[in-house]
Amino acid sequence: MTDTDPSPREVLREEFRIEAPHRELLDQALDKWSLSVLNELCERPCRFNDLRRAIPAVTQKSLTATLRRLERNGIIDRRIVNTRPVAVEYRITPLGKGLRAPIDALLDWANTYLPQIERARDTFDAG
Amino acid sequence: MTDTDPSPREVLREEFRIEAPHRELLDQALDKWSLSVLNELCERPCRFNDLRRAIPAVTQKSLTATLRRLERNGIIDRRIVNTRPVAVEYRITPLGKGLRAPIDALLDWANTYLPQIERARDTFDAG
DNA sequence: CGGAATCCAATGGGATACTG
DNA sequence: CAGTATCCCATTGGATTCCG
Repeated sequence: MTDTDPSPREVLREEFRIEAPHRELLDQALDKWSLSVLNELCERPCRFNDLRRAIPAVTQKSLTATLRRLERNGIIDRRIVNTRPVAVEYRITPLGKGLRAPIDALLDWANTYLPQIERARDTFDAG
Repeated sequence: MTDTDPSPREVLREEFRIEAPHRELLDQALDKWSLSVLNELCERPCRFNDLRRAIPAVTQKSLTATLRRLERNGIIDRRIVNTRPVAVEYRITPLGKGLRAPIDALLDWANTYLPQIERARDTFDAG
């Protein structure tokens, strides 16, 4: 794992640094509720109220916005099931599944270092 | 709590539920400008105006806020160099370096699938 | 059930001006 | 150089109500 190897990311950084479209995409894929939604949908398809129950802190409005955004980016799929009353099922797409590994790496990092970070905060706030 | 044996899926869901402290930490570590800042500081230590030049779109106010937040979490380090006029150098900490791999994985994902995602957006916006 | 519409408060963030 | 301080506007997001 050397830094001398010109990975695609190196090229990306030199040419664009983090370019606006990439930043915008990550903003939408990683925003406040997206991680929780993706986490649920990686487990199983969910209906709207399944997600509300799984993520109690989210409001209906924010959840709707999050789902629309993820759907628009092709990260999740929305399908209407013709039962009565109508059911709507959300599921992760293959494209969205590719996000799982990076997201899990982030969650692992957060989980591992949270205690250390909380100590850093205490130190900072004291000084 | 459950009448039946918890399925592996349910256990998994409990494990991976994103809790508030983790979500807050990721909010702070991955917010609008943090990725760009970390990207720069992974390359080399930077002074305040180095970062402004490297990230032209950021305002001074937002950059200051981003740097304070990262410093408070122990992800970057701020040191005052006693020259005249005073210089301030920011650098990544060992803790912050641990974020590089997950972030790079995200950037690689964004870089790889951005074209596909833009097509998904066009399709969504057309329909 | 799965939203849309509306109102409103809080926040974020840009622009500008000033400072040790 | 490395910020602070202020003003102000746009967006975010919570709460509520209504609908097919």
